[in-house]
Amino acid sequence: MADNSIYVDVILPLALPGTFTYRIPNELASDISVGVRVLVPFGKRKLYSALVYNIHSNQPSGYMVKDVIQLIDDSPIVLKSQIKLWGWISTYYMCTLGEVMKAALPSGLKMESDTIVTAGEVDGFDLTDEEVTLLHLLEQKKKLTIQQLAQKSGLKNTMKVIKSMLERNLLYVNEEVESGFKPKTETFIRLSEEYSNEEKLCQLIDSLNRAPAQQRVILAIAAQNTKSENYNPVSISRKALLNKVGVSASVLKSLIDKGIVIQEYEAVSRLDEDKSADALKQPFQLEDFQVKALDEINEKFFEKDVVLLHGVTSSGKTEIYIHLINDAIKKGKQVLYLLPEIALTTQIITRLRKVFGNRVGVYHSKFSDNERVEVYLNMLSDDKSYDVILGVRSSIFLPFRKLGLIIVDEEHENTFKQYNPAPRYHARDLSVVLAQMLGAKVLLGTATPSVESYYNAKIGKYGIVKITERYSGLQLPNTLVVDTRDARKRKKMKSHFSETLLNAIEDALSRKEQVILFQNRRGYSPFVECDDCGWVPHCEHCDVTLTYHKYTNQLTCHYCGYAIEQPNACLACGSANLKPKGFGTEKVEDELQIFFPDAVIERIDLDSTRSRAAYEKVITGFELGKIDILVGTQMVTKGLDFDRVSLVGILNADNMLNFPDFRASERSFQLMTQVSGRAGRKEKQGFVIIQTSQPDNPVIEHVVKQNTNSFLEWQLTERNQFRYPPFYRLIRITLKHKDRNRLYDGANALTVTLRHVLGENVLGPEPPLIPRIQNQYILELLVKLKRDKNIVRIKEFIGRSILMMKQNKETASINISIDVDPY
DNA sequence: AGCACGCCGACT
DNA sequence: GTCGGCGTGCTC
Repeated sequence: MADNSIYVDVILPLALPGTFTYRIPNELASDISVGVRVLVPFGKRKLYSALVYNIHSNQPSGYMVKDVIQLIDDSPIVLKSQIKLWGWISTYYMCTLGEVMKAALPSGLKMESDTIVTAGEVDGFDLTDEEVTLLHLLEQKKKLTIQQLAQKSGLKNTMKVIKSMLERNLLYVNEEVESGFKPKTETFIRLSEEYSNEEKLCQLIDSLNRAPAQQRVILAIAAQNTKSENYNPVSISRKALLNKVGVSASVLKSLIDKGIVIQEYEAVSRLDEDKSADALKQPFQLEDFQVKALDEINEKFFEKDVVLLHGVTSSGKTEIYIHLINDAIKKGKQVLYLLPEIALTTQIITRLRKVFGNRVGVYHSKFSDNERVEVYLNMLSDDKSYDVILGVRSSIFLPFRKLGLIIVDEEHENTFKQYNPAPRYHARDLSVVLAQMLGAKVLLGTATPSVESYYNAKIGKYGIVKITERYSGLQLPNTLVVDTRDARKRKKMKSHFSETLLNAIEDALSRKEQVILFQNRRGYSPFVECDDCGWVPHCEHCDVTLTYHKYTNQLTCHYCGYAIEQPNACLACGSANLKPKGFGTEKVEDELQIFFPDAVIERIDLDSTRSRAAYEKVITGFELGKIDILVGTQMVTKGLDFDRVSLVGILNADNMLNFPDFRASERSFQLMTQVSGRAGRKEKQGFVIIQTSQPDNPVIEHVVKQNTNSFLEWQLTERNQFRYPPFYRLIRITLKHKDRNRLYDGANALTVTLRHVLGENVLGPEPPLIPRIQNQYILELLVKLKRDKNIVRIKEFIGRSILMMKQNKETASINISIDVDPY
């Protein structure tokens, strides 16, 4: 049978392998193109907006092909280059295209079947009973989701009925929901055309003699009009108008009712644009050493696509970026500026906006989804697009049309790596891939290069530019290590503070200087213990001790959120000697207040700054000098520049040094170096105190010496010796199941299968540090592969092996996730 | 991933 | 007798 139909392979936003094929009804065929969304039925009763991946005329066999219901877009919302990147991600990171789609599109562009249905024109149709039922339901309630309709009607085949009704336009899928995106509107007021000449206007004003409030409103609108040359009725924002005239809304209402003024709605941008900053201003003047670095970068870009900029803290890397961005824009190119975290954006947005005005688009997850959709759609349009996108890792998925440069700031940060859910991608690594696809350059900036990037520069894959000088001759801080074990022996420790540290804080405070204290653990204490029987409360659902939070007087699990009230007595023996052990930021803050009762102490961690506002309040307070001591977790290390900090204390370097992970040394070094960089100010050297029980640890020694290169070289030899990246590639396979035995059997079976081909390259299975989370037992397998091995074929093999597990009844229910290049 | 289908235990 | 538990299989 001849078949002239057009078919499309589409990506569904689901974790399902491959694409799905649908037929395009003839009347839609002319408008279809790759990258547009289509509304498709999926399964018995679900509708999805799927993305067209491929168009062809090969009728699939083996199953009944369904029809595309409608096209959602006139033109592609995903560019070919993006789809290519998606494909790369799905093979490299071993995930489905649907998972990539989920990560890549703001959810406003992904419609699911909470889709709202409304009734259309029903006259002149013969309706079946089922159809009448649905329409009746829609009469009672104008809008219903497909799910609600299915429930309320009780029909088995709601989806089918809806589908056939959609085809005859008896029903509509709501426009709003189709895109999920509602443009924000603002109400504008203008004079009716009737009063477009002076004479009529005067008459009107006279006629309102007895309504002075209305008169004033008219005058205010008219005043607006005279400003414009031709007499086009100029609109004024309703809010602004009411404010200006100072009358109530009812006054305006009566004018609207009389038809004198007209109220209109206009879509406005949610993105706060600094309208005054439209013009491109000149970037700041660079200091000599910065100019030199800038020239070097440009030089290196001639031969290399990626350049690593290794500049010590406070060497003014941002200013160099701004110059590079400026150059790229002048060449008509776009720039993507990637940052590890939203927290960092505030300071940098301000800085960029000063130079580039509203040519800067900002994209991060703390934006509402509508705002993200707006940025995304703006980028697709020719006139509203941006020259610079400032964003976190997911901005790598935006539709760039003329990308020239990607800047990855704080390149070493692990927040560039997505952990959960899939795709577990690394935005820094993807930058390099994307740039290669689009012919753009990449600049990786950091004060503490990752071992990987350092290695890539060393073998000549990347260019490297170094800055050793600090801004305005700033000196690097002086670092002192305090041996806590020794100090404790000599009774020189007060609680968790060494005398040395307490004295230094005292000194700094007396000079009105600020202090940052770093403790890499939140809460009050990581566990409580009964002094009499040794009982320690654990989480019900996870194999972890509960962390004591004094502020809430609760014991909390940091993995699943489980919390109980702090018991008054030991739940095992009834003793009242239940004592908090170890210490977190909360306890530091608490005890510090006892030592320094007059100091203003604030804490920055996940608990104290859940909201962005709270975070910013503390940061601003610290900037303004209202806070003397800032206690915090990692959050304090992140790229904030404060002017009055003279002392930085690292309270306990041990727990990060001892973390069982091959990156522990690297991470500790970066953390300590970055936090140390916060110390010091103009013409005064800063001071760093590190408390540790292992002062001889090589990481500590390198931090003290402030020799990043020797640290990295040492790390390279270690990594080589113990077969870790960058010499080996890692693939971590995590298996989870609530039945411990089933999990162990499954994991062993998988290991056997993998060893068959990969032999000793497969490590494990081993339970991770926390072997049970939320009632799920966990086992991990690690595949270590020498860099030159054919990784593509090995990944295919691993993929097949896992698929086999899914097909086997015994192991099918085991949850398996794969992390390529785990962090 | 959902979600329906289907087969077993505790209730009106 | 039914409601609802979650194991199993499928989705173009």
